[in-house]
Amino acid sequence: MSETSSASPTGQPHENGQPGGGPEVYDFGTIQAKWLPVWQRMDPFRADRLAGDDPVAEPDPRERRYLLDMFPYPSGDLHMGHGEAYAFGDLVARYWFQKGYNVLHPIGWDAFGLPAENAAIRRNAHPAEWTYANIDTQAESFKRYGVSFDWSRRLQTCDPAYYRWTQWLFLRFYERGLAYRKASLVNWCPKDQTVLANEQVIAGNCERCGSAVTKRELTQWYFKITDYAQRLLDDMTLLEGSWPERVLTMQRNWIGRSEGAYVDFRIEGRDQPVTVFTTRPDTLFGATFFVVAADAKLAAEICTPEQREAFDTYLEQVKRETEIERLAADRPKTGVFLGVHAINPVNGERIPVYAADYVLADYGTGAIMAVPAQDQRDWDFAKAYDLPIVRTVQPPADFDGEAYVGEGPGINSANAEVSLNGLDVAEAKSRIIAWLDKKGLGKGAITFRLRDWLISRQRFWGCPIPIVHCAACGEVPVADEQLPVELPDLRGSDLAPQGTSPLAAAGEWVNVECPKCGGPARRDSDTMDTFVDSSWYYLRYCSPHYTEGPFDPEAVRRWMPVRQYVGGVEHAILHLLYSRFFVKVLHDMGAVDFTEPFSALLNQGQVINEGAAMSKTLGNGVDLGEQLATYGVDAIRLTMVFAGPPEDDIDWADLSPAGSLRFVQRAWRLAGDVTSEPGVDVAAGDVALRKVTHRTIKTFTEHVEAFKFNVGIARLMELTSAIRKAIDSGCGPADPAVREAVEALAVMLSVVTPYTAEDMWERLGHEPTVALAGWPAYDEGLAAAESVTAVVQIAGKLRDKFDVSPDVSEDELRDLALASQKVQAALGGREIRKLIVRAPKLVNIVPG
RNA sequence: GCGAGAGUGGCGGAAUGGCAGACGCGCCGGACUUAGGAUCCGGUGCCUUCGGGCGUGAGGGUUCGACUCCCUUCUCUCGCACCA
Repeated sequence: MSETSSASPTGQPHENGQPGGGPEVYDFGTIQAKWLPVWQRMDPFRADRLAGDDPVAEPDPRERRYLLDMFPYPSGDLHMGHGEAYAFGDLVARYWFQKGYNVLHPIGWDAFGLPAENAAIRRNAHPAEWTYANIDTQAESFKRYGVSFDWSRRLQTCDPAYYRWTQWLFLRFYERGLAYRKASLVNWCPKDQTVLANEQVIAGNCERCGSAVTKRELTQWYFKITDYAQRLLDDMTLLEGSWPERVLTMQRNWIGRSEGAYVDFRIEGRDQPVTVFTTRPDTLFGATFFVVAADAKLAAEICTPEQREAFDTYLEQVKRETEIERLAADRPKTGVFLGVHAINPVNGERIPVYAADYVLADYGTGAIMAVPAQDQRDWDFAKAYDLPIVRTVQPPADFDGEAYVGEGPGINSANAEVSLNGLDVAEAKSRIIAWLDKKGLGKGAITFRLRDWLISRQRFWGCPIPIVHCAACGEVPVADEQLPVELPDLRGSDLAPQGTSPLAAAGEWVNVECPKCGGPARRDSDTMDTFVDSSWYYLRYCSPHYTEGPFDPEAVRRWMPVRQYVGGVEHAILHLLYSRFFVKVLHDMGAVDFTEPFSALLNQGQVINEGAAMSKTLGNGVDLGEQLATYGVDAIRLTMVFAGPPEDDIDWADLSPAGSLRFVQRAWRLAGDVTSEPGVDVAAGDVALRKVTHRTIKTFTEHVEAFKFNVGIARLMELTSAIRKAIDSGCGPADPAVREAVEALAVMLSVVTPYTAEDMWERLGHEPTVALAGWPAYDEGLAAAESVTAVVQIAGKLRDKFDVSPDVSEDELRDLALASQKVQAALGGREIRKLIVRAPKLVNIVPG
């Protein structure tokens, strides 16, 4: 990046500039080059800065606050999205520093992952080379961007010193039965040649490369997140109000709790009954056929020889379909009769059993009772295969749809022992569940959409799974003292996708003695999903150099939970759900004493350009480095933060970094105009300006607290204009109120535009760093308005306004309003029917 | 289809139920200038017969008073999507 003044629209000398703080040329390149090394020397953003060598024995006395930015993936240099996210996070962190909190604001890298492996194959190199080179680039960019990180806590998930503990945590999960292997149909990305978690399949495509995902039967490692489904759901009440509602909604939908019942159906010719799950047990009398997922084992098992050929043909057809085709809306229902019948347990009816692809093998039990009258999918299937339809819920008279899913009294629903007729849906449900339970035919049940988390990946650049497979002993965990199981030195073509992990081909690495029996054994050759690495990094930050465990329990107790988490909404279910799961497991292990990792979450919007996400194909990318070179760090940070509410997307084409640069220049020049000395008695200053200053401190603080940064900055702009006026045509540059105002402005600006603020601070005669100068206090008396504008409406329309004291009485205000010439004119002698007085702001007169 | 959110000037956006459009961009005018893509000052919702009238996607409602609350409707964005 070339930060030369020739490339930048920097200001020229301000002719009327007053002496006081050096030349009147604002050049961001010079200012950045001046302060960056000073800050690096000072290292002002260390957590526990005021603590002794042992922060537990001699603690930093200040209240602790943990601000966490989602750590970056080192895919190249920082981009515009990083610029925005870290500007918001840094604003909050710097505000906390100024307020005097002991702030933990760490940084690290989510450094395992596929892109490094692909780059290594292309360059015939080791993934670590590409990864660490990018990390160094990003670290330098972060420093130049002026982010208030505690660099002493930097971590990389690909460091053996980190992933040692990822493996250690895996073993603890394993001991608790929360990490297990099973064979099942899994999502397979044919391009990346690896399996994917359900969470990584987006609308049937690979989250990373976009390829259509297919299915494969494989034995893979899972984390038993389903054990925690209910708690993950319940604990969201703790996050209500401090997490974005849409993230909570997405997680609720993802967990997908369903209340209903399991019901057993006898299948003719089969000993064991088949259980189905239904949310509508009240409609059981309307079950007129039975459907098994075509790709479930049960379908093949119960199919009669007569139907075998038709079934095999159908199954082949289903398997050929991609996820995309499966998911297409309004696709006609297909299926095949399996030649057998099931018995409806409530009425003894023989109902035909079909295999179909609209029933999913991995949801519920992979089989359903079909109630066409009350379910549109079953209705469609019944119509296509000419199956009977029996209504068991009475639709309203005006109902003219097909399947009726609404409320209504039960009909056609009775046997010798139980009747649901006339009951509403809720009553009917509990009545039939009680009956099923009594007869041993079923029971009330809750199911979840959430599946166990598949963590195996057939990739090299990830955390090895610390398990050895022995023919005699089976799965044998690697002993804790043997950790980390380090990656071997594979590079280039060794890493090319072959459908199995590249590690499987590394003979020396993979062939080991069984830790238990000493016989020949093989290491597990898969690596863990990188989301495992990122599920606990925020804990590691609390004690990044700890060697006795993944984290020092005392450090975690002191810092956690994260007071404010900042990051993109793209992690709404993946990372955030997994991290919540991890903390609950750690809580159950007694390792932490809280149950939620992130008390508050801010999802910043995306930076887009010309109405679309930046992409190479659209050619609309905006390069952060170029923007910084043209406008400077402060102008770009200000532009990001001033653009609008943080959670909204911002379109770079709509914004004006040049305008932001103008503003920081205006503010900066004020510091050069101040002629009074530091420490001057501000109480003697111009009261009018002091009022503006104190009101601005008050409102800016409130806006920062409320994350309304754009509005807060508007107030700083107003303050800047007021100071300019005071200097040029008011109390003049020597008035103490001017110093008070500019000093407050510099400190407030330091949370957004740190370089400009630092330089202003020096020009005002202070030592660095402004970042720790302390948040300005405001005087309530000065901040309070001494007069407010009262408005007079007639029938809701504005007719007059005048200034009144904030504590004017209702009677006084009414009299003032009625005395107004304009009001009397507008009233035109009409009688007053009603008079509303809301002192001190408003009088509304309703004429007769 | 289900769920969540949003519709305000030319643009980004402000407004505890009480002055709609703060602040900024852009634009117009002025000052200073050899010059202005610098800086400073002023103006800028629409219409107007200069009295005022009309304005927050559309239509209703509650209220003395609605951008704000309620109902209906349209549009857009996001998420989920054959979940039984």
